[in-house]
Amino acid sequence: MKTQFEASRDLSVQIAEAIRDAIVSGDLIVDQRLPSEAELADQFGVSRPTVREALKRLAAQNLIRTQRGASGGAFVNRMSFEEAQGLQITTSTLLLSMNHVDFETACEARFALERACAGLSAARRTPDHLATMRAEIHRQAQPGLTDDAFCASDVAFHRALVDGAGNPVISYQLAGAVEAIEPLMNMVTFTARSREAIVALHTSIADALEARDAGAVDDALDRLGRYTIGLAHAVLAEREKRRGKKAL
Amino acid sequence: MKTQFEASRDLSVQIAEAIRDAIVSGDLIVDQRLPSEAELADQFGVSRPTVREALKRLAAQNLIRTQRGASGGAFVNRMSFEEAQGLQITTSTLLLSMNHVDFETACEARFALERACAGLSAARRTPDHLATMRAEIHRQAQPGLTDDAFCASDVAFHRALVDGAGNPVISYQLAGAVEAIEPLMNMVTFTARSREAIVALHTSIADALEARDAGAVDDALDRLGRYTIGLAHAVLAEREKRRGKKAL
DNA sequence: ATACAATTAAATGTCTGACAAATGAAATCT
DNA sequence: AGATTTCATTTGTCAGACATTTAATTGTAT
Repeated sequence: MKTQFEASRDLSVQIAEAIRDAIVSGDLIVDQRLPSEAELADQFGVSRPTVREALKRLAAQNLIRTQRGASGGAFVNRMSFEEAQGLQITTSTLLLSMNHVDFETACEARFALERACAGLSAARRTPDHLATMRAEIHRQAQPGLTDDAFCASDVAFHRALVDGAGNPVISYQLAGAVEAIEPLMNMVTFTARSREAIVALHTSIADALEARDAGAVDDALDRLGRYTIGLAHAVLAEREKRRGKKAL
Repeated sequence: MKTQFEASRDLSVQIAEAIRDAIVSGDLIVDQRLPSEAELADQFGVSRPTVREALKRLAAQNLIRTQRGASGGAFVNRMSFEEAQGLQITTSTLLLSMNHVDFETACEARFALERACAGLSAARRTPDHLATMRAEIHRQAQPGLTDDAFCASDVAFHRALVDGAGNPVISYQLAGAVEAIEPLMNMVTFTARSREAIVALHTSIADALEARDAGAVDDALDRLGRYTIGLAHAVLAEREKRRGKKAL
C-alpha cells in the first residue's frame, strides 16, 4: 500500500515521522529490524537517498542504529539513560549559550532543582557517592588547579550529589541543569578566597549527607547557591568598573 | 584545505560533528548561513548526498534550518526554549517507555522536582498562572471527563505551577519530567473518589500559591505526590488480584 | 518614475544508477 | 570436522541529472 503524503513538507521529514510514530506507539519494538532501505523506499514510494535522509534524522536522535553487511540494517535502539543524558546536555548547553541566559537565572534553576533531591540523597546516598564527593572536594582544594578544572570538578561533585538520590529519572533530568551551567561558570575567575568558601560549603554538604541530615543539606545548598550568585555579581561588577576606567 | 578523516566512522557523522563543533564553539553564529551543499561537498571532499545526510542529522537536532530557493541554504538555528522543550519531552517520553521505568520512580522524580520550584512559584506566580490552574481544576471536576483528558489537564495544571516560578530554565528542564509521565498516568483509571481527592489537593495548591505561602505549597505537593503513588499501587494491586482470580 | 509581470539564477529536494565496503552465511576444500 | 573461499545482502558513498522553490533581475506598461 502506498501511503498518501501531503505535499507541504519534505518527504524525508514525513517518512522520519512515520517511522518515529511507529516506534513511539510500540508498533516497532526495541531491537527490531526495520526493512532495508530499498524496501522502505519501495513501501513509501520514494528513492533510497530520501529514505536514507529520513533514517539519518532518526539516527541523530538515537532512535535507531544501523549496521552494515549481511543481516545488517537499521534497528530500533533502546534509548539508554546515558544517551538521553548526552542529548539533553548538548541541547541544554546550546540553549543557554544561544539565548544569553544570564548566570543568575541558570544558577537559580540549578540550585532549586538540586535542592529538590537533597532529601532523597540524604536518605539514599551510598558510601560510593560520598567518596566521590570527598575526592572532588580534595581536588578543588589543590592550589594549582585551573578555573576550568575547578568547574569540571564542581560539576562532578554536584552530579554525585544528584545521583545520590538513587532515582535515574532525576539524575537524567538534572544532568542538563548541572552540566549546562559549566560554560557559564567558566567565565568567572575564582579567587583563592572564593574557592576556599566553596570548598567549605561543599564540605558542609558532604558532612550533612554523611549524617543523613536532609535539612542541613538543603541549608548548605541554599547558602552555596546564594554565594555563587553573589560571586558572579561581584565579578561582573568588577569587570564593569574596569571597563568604565578603561573608557576614561 | 581538505581535512583528513579517520576511516573509522561514517563520513556523514564526522561532517555533522565538524559543523556541530563549529556551532557550539561559536565559530558559526546564530542565523549565519552555511556554505551551500555543493560548496560543503567540495570543502570536505565528499559528495553532495553525504553532505546532505550530515545536514539532516543536524536538522534533526534543531541545530540548523534549511530554506529552499535563491538566497536559501542552511542557517544556524537559534534554539528556542520551545524547540528545546519539544526535544526534551520526546526524549523523556521514549526513555521512560523503553526502559519500563516504574510509575513510582517517575512520580517521585516529578514531585521532587516540582517541589523544587514551590518557593519560587509562590513568590512570583502571576494572576495568569493562577487563572490557568483554576481553569484546569474546574475542568478536572467535570464528571464526563475521560481519563486521558483528565491526565492532560493534570499536566497543564502542573505546567502552570512550574511556569509560575518565572524561570525559563526551570520550565524547560521540568517540561520533560512533567509531560513524560502522562503516558504512564494514562494507564491508571481514576475513580470518581480519587479524582475528587486530586482536585481537592490541586485546590490546596492553588490556594497556597494565591496566598504566596511556600510552605503550604510544598506540603500540598508532598501530599499529592504520596497520594498519587499510593493510588497507582492500589490500582496495580487490584489488577494483580483480578489476574490471579482469572487464572484459577 | 513607479508599479506590476515575466525571466532568470541559485539553492535545496528528489531520482536514477552505480560501485565500494562490511559482514554473515553457505559452499568448498583440506 | 575444521578452515578457507565464495557469495549474497545491506549500508555507505559517489556522480549526474532533473524538479521545485524563491529571491533578485529584467522588462513592460501606466
